[in-house]
Amino acid sequence: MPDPDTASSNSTPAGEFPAQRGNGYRTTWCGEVLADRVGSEVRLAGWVHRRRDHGGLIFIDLRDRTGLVQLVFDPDESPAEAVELAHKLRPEDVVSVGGAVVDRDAAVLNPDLPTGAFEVRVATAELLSDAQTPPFAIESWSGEAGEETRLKHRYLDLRREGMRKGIELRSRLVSSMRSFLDGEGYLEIETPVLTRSTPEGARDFLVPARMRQGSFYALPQSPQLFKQLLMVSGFERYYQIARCFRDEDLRADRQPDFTQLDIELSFVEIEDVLEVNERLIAHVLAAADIEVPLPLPRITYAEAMDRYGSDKPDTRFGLELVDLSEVLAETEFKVFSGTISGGGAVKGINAGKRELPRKDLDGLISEAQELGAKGLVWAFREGDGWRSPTAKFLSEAELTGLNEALGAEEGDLLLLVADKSPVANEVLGQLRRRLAKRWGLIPEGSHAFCWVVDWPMFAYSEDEQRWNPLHHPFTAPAGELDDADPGAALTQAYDMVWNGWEIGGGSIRISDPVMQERVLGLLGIDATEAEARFGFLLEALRYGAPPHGGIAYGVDRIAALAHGTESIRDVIAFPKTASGADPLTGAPAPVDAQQLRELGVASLAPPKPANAPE
RNA sequence: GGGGGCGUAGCUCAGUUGGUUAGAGCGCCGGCCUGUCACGCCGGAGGCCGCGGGUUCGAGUCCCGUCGCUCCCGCCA
Repeated sequence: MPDPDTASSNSTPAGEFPAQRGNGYRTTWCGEVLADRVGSEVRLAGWVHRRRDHGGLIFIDLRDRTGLVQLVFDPDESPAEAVELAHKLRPEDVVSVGGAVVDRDAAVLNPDLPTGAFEVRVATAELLSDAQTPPFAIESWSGEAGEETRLKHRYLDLRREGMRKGIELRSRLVSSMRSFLDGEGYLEIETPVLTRSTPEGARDFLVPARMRQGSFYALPQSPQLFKQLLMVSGFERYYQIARCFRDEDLRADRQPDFTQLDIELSFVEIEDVLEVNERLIAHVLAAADIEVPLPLPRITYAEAMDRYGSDKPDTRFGLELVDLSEVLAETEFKVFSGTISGGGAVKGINAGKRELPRKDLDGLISEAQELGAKGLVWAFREGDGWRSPTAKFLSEAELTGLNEALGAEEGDLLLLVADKSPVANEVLGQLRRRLAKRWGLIPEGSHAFCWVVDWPMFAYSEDEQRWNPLHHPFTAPAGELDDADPGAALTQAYDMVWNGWEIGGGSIRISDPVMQERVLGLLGIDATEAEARFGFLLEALRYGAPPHGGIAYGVDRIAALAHGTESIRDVIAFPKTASGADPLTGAPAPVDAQQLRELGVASLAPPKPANAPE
């Protein structure tokens, strides 16, 4: 048996709702109108979902959070006022009705509704709130309203079953996060929302400080430094469902404010952190009826890039990348041999048995080029060789070797990219994901989890001509750190990946102040700057810091994946559009000049209204 | 910042090589209808074709600009 708090499934049985004290509005939830109520008098309250007016007999589906139930207004039994009201009721009107629960005749059962074998014969009805016609149908069976319309009237959008289920699921997930961590002795501790800019790498949202003009608070990109300080404080095990902020461009899986499950623990090695987090995610996803087989597979960063062309590999399907450089090292074909001798690689994927017209193959080439490749070689295995424009440049032995390396069988489509390794990986990795989706290679309802481990400590930025941390600069190195060769350094960092989404990431932190300063130095942050920006952390580390580490999960992403949607906006009650606006409230919006003066930012030119004449 | 897609009735969309009065489904309004459950039938209203400019005898359609939505890259755990 699952834990009590995870036992509820996606179709929340109405019986699990706490009984509301019977009052003048309601004695019973709509979803509770089941066999055990037959013969009893109930009072229900909710929204008119649909009305079927037969002139005499009127049926109304009444909706509350627990579901739908059919009301019957029968001129032969119901009082005339009630029938008259029923004639006038329209979708989304709010009503309270009283009546008797009865079995439906066998001929008119509705198998699509949990309450479909029963109905309420209405004796009294009261209109509590008259609804305007909604701008879009709450139940949309033909097409869905555009996202901006939905967001502008989000309170209506949230009445829709899919949205309600998503929000309910999210609540259950968060609840089971808390119950698991509470049970493991973690303390939920809040950290400031008005704080100082922390060096996560993203742009900060800033808040002008009225009492110290010219200075600014920053909204946290994560509670990273605070949770490390809490470890220094000796709380040992901390978590927080934390709202975080990043002023960067949005995506389907990114919002400017988002929710993180933030965890940190002390006196732990990397294995301790991975172990507890595996149990955590399995416990949490049980609330969504998703089974997580443990232990989670682990894949190194290098292997993920090599085999999947991604640091967040989707392991639900094959199409793995194969390094063909060895087979082709001696080839006469300059495009391949030149790339290999220049330090690059030729990589390929076996896309499986597939007939594609020339037009589609050309399309794949353009796609690869848009992704940054110089070109794409396509081929179909035919006999011992290839049917491909490139076949004539390759020897029989090379073709045989390629077919073997790619495991190609008769008719299989092979796609090859020759480029610098990172480019070849990136392009094929992207292609791999797109093709899997396009061709339906991902089994419906399948889930794949893994850890990505052994992350490099730094990535060299050609643009900035310097080393940047791949995680954040408080990530502990694995083993010795060679200052002369930062590129070789690995870290004790880990990402949890679910179906190709990064849902969590963390690390063992640097708890030694000397090591912390060294790492900052490698990042080009000298002692003075380090002291200025996060001297408080360095100082704290000098007062006896326990070895510690932790993780942060994207709660929105977990909820979206568990709900089976591709956009986190579907599991956020009031999200923002791709341009960071909220069509409901109109945020962001101009403020009074007076407010700006008080904050000491009055010199900011008032924004020109949209569509203002030049 | 860059690229792709989109913007026509309240909603979802169609609208031919530029050509008369811009259509459909749903919704809405009115009428009829006593076992429906996406009830059914009859009738009706409803349009700044995102906005601005241009080409043309004529623009929903072509061109330029602009705004917004969306997906992706850059950026970002």
